[in-house]
Amino acid sequence: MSKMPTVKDVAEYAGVSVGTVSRVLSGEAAVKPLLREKVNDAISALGYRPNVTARALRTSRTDVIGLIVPDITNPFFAQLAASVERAALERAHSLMLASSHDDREAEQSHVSAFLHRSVRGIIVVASSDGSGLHLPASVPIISLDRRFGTFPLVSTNHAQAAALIADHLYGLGHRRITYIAGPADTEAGRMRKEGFVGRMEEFGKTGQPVELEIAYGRFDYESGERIARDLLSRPAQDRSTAIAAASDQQAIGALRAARDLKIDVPRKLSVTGFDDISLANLVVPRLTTIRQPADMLARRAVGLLLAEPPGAEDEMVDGSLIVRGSSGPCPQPKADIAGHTN
Amino acid sequence: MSKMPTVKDVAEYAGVSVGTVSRVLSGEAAVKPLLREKVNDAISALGYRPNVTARALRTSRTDVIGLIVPDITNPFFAQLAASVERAALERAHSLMLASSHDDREAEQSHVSAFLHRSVRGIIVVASSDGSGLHLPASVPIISLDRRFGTFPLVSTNHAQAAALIADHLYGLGHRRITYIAGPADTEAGRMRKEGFVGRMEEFGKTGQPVELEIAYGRFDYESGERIARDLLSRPAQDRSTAIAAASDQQAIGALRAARDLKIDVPRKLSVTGFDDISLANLVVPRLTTIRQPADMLARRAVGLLLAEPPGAEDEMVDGSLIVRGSSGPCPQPKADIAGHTN
DNA sequence: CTGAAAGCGCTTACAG
DNA sequence: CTGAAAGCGCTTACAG
Repeated sequence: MSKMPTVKDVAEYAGVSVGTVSRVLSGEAAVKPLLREKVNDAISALGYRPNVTARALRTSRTDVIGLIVPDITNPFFAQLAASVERAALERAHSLMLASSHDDREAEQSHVSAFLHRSVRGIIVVASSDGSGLHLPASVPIISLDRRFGTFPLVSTNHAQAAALIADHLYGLGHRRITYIAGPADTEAGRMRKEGFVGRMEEFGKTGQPVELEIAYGRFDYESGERIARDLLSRPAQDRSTAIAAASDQQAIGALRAARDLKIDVPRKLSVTGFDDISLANLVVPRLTTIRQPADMLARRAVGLLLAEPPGAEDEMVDGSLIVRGSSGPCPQPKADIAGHTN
Repeated sequence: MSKMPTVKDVAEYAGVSVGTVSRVLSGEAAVKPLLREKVNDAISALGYRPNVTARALRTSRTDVIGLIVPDITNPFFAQLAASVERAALERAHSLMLASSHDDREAEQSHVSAFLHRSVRGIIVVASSDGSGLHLPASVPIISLDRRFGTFPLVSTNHAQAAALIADHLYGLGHRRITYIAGPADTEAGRMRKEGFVGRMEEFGKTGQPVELEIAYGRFDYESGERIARDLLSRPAQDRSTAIAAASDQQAIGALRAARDLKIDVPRKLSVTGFDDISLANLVVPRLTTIRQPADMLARRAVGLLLAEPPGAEDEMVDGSLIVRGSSGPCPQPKADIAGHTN
């Protein structure tokens, strides 16, 4: 490691100029087969690997992709980060990671830090809508999952996916439903809510009306638990028979509240989530939810970033409904009376 | 961004040489106050920021810390990564992240990729013991949580912490205990087991003997669930009254198995974990576990890495016992008969 | 204490 | 198609 061979060493060994070495390295320029071979022999004989820093200084371009997430500790973002790393690796790029902690200033400063080390491009899962609005982007920037400024967004089709949940709950007979929304200042939060509410309104017109209650929270466990606890403290006849949450974490919080209040899920209450984090399949009961195809999202984001010219169009990927044990038929009024009350 | 000012611009603006600019930048060399002030004025007037790439090329040293974890999707590693990022940021360094997926080759290749981009240092949470043995380290390497090769390790005192769990369960009256161990090819797995078993053997000598059953698995949910399911399928009188797991994930898997088999935790069975991932406080019942001080571990690892000369000694941090609802007094034989059997 | 100059390892017009 | 040379933006002996 202490004395790495350089282009100069390779050139000498191969008996050519450094320019020629560089040309075979790039693969672009035309080089006579004989020389190319000599150079390649020299490269493997010497175990030469190009110095990325020198290359970066010269071209002001690196093979590093910067990723900013609100919080790597959030299981969905962790999954997204893992997928982005894999996708980057597939395309011979490395990953630089930063957390914004849902703070716009931190987010901004991470972006400029990345810009400043001339990363190849930046993928950001925005902390909130307004963030990143006026950025002089010297490298491509792609929004992932949550829109960052006006940069192209790769995300699940939140509205379509949320409508899948609406269909599912309606199909099970639920007519009184609480929707736990995500923050209204995130596009994901709004789109999921609109998709869900919109579909329910359609049902109201074409089928049986649905009584919808909407509560707003953050995407985390605590919000879900708190909101569900409020709701479930009411007598059974005064509350919804289903809770649709905007995130798995909220839904898991709701599950916990139900458990604490001894309300049987799914027999007295259905609960659904959104994301399909790995935990969703481990809670009791296992959570009905929407699977977001993290690998595909990541691959597309990296694809847009690396494309020439970089992609400028949004890309939507469909989510899919995963039915598990936390959702079931709407409880019958009779059963309600027979069942234990609280 | 397109035209960043350089040392040359600053030098011209301040009426000094680039060497002088560089000297005030470094802060090390002595520069006359007057010139220093002129340079600083020029820097702020121009909004100059040094080009990290050029600096790296010249000094073959960057302000990037490379972190390799087995799997960022594992909540404990995510927590560790978040803490390392924070600690790095505190010391004005950035984080490059790579996942080994518990594969030694991938781990190795990430290390050399990092070495190759002359990171400031590398922190690795090893995939397994043997990994990283013979590395010509041109930059400091620190093992975090799990030993990588022979590099200095910063970790929780696994043995001490595991003994805390042993004390706790013994104190609750349990005399028949199953220990779910982590992989024997990880130091963490072995140390935790030894700490636990060692303490139990002490009890055997000084107090009442403990009947100990040991099962080996990986650190994940599935291992815990599978092993617990096997154990709990036996009639109550033929099985342990407590399960101590080597990780929270295993413990949560065990909780799920108990739930499926309708075995009441903690009244019929106590379950304990290790790590205190955020989920530990959300499962039902909440998990008794060992808290690993991720922030402190991270800060120390970064500290060793950045020290001059880099730290060469292992550092141990004590874990602490967090008692929650998943552990309770050993069930009395009478209660066993009265309770529901399976 | 300061300036002029070399050099880190590449890439890329510029000639030929 | 290939070589010689300039230059990316810094830092650091080397003189003075």
